[in-house]
Amino acid sequence: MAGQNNRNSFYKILVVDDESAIRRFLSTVLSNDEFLLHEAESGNAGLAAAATVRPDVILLDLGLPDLDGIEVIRRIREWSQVPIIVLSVREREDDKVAALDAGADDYLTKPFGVGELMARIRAALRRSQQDVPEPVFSSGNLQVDFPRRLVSVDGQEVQLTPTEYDLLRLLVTHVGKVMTHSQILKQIWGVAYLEQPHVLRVNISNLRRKIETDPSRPQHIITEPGVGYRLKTY
Amino acid sequence: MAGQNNRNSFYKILVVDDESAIRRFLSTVLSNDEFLLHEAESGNAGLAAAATVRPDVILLDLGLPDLDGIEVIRRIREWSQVPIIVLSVREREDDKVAALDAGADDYLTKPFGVGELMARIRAALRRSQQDVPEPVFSSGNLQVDFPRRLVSVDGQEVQLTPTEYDLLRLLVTHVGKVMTHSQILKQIWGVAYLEQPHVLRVNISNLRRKIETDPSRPQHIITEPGVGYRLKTY
DNA sequence: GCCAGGCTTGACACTTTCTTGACGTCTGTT
DNA sequence: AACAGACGTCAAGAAAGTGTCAAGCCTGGC
Repeated sequence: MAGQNNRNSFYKILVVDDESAIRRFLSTVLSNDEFLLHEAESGNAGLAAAATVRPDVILLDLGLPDLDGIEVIRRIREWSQVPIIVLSVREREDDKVAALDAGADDYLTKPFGVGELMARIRAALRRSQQDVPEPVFSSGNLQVDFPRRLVSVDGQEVQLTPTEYDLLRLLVTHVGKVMTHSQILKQIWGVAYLEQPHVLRVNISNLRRKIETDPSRPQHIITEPGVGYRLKTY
Repeated sequence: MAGQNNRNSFYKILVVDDESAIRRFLSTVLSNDEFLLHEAESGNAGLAAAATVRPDVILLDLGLPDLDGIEVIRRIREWSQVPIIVLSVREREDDKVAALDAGADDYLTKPFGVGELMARIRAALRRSQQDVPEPVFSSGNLQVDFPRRLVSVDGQEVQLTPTEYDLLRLLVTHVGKVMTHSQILKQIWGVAYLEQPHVLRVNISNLRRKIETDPSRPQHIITEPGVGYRLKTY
């Protein structure tokens, strides 16, 4: 449960600290198959990286050479709600209050335990991952709701088999582009089926029967003769 | 900006601590025109208060007479995302990690500065200005009361085993979405059971017998063949 | 140590999905 | 107009997935 990554990808962590020793230390303890580290060694570099990298968490040192850390927090908060965890040697209460009120999410005083840092990172990620908008594909009368794995035509829910859904998802994720027969066969049935283009035709047919208003005149899944199929947008 | 209350009303803070001295201290420092304090002096009283009071923040001591604080966090997290700030004398890193991973948002070691506590409360409130979900789920003739762990069908209380309740809760918390077999197995039985999809089927069957009017025609727990299960809304 | 409830496991019947082959249709070319 | 090649449809058997029952095991409470 703890620290589990449901996203099929790395969480990006941005470390903003001018001491390379700290950056190297964090790099060793945090670089694993869950986190991907980016580094910045000044406030301005950090601000730039926050915008370009779009990290999931920012670890920020307050004592930076160019900008004050508090200022960095404020500037980021002008446009982003990304969790900011302050790592600082300053242990005065005023510093903590100032950083937290400027928009920081958490404040750790150096030296800190690695386990605690990682637990606080996980806590911050858990909170911020709660409300991610759901990507729903829509084209004409066809709707594909990926998180719900729901396909509907004219608002009516349609029941797809696993293979049909995979096939539709493949076309949707490459909407507009032609997917060749071999690309589709490889992705869905595996290389062993490259010589069996028949299964593809059968499944396209079944899929069309379910999502096309008139399967003999496909609106969505267009045949590109001799090449493959293409999902048309509306 | 800092500490400003945009809601035309008090923020409700629930203090769960068995030492009346601490409660009185927090009451003095936090009771002002911004916060309204509620108090509970045991874990069970805290759980009950969390459900009835619906606080905006919970300040939780780990050393409670009846339940372990970690368990209190877990039980609250079963149905609520309310920010939980742990106040504890335990300063071992393991305690912090356990509390944070159980679902706590922050962890302060006693003694702490009042200013820091208030800043961390403000930070937690700032983040959680989202609407709190109802602690009771209702769909058709099915009702799940999370704080009380009570399930009823047609107003009639239904007795579920712990596993069945966990399973139902998982589906309810992801209502509408398809939970794949592996997601469910991982969450409830652990990764070791990924190759044992049979236990899942048996439990789904048992659960259906208890909550479905006609278990052979499920209204709530829908099978998505080859993929998983999904709780339908009405 | 016994009992009750809950969990796991296996057997088996049932349902859905996948694969395969036969055949029909379309399109562009000669 | 006939043909070739590619594409689409249908249906039946095979395979995979799913639901149910019940026996045995484990565990915690008494």
